[in-house]
Amino acid sequence: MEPVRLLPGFRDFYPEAFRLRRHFATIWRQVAGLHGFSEYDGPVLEALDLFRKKSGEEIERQLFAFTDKGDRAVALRPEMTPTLARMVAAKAASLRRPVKWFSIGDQFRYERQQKGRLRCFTQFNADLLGEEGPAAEVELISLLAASLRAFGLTEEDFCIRISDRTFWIHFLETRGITGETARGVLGVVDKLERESPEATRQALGAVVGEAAADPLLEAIRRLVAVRDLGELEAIAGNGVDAGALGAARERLALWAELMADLEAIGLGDFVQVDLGVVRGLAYYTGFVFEAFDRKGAFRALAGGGRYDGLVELFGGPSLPAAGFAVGDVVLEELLRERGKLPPLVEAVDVYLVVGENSRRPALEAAAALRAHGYRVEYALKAGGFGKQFKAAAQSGARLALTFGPDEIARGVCKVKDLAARTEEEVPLASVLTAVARHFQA
RNA sequence: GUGGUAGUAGCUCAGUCGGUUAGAGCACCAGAUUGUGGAUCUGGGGGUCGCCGGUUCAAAUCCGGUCUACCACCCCA
Repeated sequence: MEPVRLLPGFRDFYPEAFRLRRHFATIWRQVAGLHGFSEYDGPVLEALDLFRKKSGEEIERQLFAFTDKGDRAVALRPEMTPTLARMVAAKAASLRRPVKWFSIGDQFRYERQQKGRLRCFTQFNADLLGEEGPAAEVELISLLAASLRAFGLTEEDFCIRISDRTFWIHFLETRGITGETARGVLGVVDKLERESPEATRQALGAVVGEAAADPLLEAIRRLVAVRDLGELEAIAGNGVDAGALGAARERLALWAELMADLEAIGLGDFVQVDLGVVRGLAYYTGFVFEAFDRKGAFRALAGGGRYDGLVELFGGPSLPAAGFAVGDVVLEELLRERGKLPPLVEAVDVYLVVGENSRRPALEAAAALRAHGYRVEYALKAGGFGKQFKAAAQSGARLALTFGPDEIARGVCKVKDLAARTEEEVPLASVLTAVARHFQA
């Protein structure tokens, strides 16, 4: 028989790997709870239209899409936001605001896999809806930082770079660049870090024309080099369109509020103004942010931003919204590289060593101990005591309880502290209290 | 979807001027040890050398294709 292989880009989670998966989920639930977010989930399979609606038809190439037996065009979800937007849109009238929801779930993308990117991965998503001001971003960035710091990552390890699509739009307007051309320019900005200066210049020339390219490129380079608000203000002042200039200045007031709040909650060393972050998504409408490894060796750890139009797009009221997602794949790579993966061991509390004709009393004890919440394991097959003690040691149990013919005949069992290597005899009737005594200490 | 590199045991790998029955370490199982420990020693299971085809008396080894993985591009919600 030919073995059936794992699908490309998918993973098996053997117990050891699953422990890490569970660890991620535990930490994310914990920090989300600390921020007052409620957990939700939606279906893994959705109507294809849900994703087309948001991202356009060209996105289909990256979708696990197919026709089901009822002739419906469906797709595995590539991200959580459309599902969230649909759910919120359907109940928006009755939801208490702000809506603060999070989810932990698998996402699917039909892409060639590579470092940090698989076809099925787990995302922690958090969204805050109903708040139009930067207070939403503050709360979300606070949660994002917490969801990384909880793994032991510090300001030495990661940084959250914050940008602003609205500022970019206004800035380009001051230079008479709007609409499709503006989008094209942002596409060039997005690639600025990765492309050679010549390629960038050429791409920009193709978008805005040769005459405008050089001065614009100069201005863009100054903008993306900005790391604090003062510089931003100075650069924003050099425009020709007075109306756009005013709009850009209004954004700066929101920036000031955002950064001051982040400073106040202790994230000053974790966040950075960086207009080089654009994010590909067309639906982002305001502040956008990405969490990066400080050393720049990995893909983005997380990304998010404001998407004020999306709930309305899904048939709901006009509802301001922002959110972010953290993926498990890059995070695991980073934690592994930094030696921050915790030793995740699964250990029982008590291991029963069972001798000849002693199975029943041992089973009774196991049942009683389990009923009291102790994790109990014992050898399923009778074997030598040496072998059973070896198994007891490997099980990670704190105690080994010996049930042999000698003990049973005398109405006792032996309780051994495996770490201290000390052993005592206790009457069968008081096994529970003897075990309890060891676990109290 | 495009390009580059690679594929030998569960894992890490050795093994090519083409030549007997393909190896080691780790892991797993058993025995030494039928009543007390993660050690040690001995033994064992586990491979159609990714798959298919070609060249050859003979292929893990050379050639072609294919699949998969890794890296990069496209994309990155």
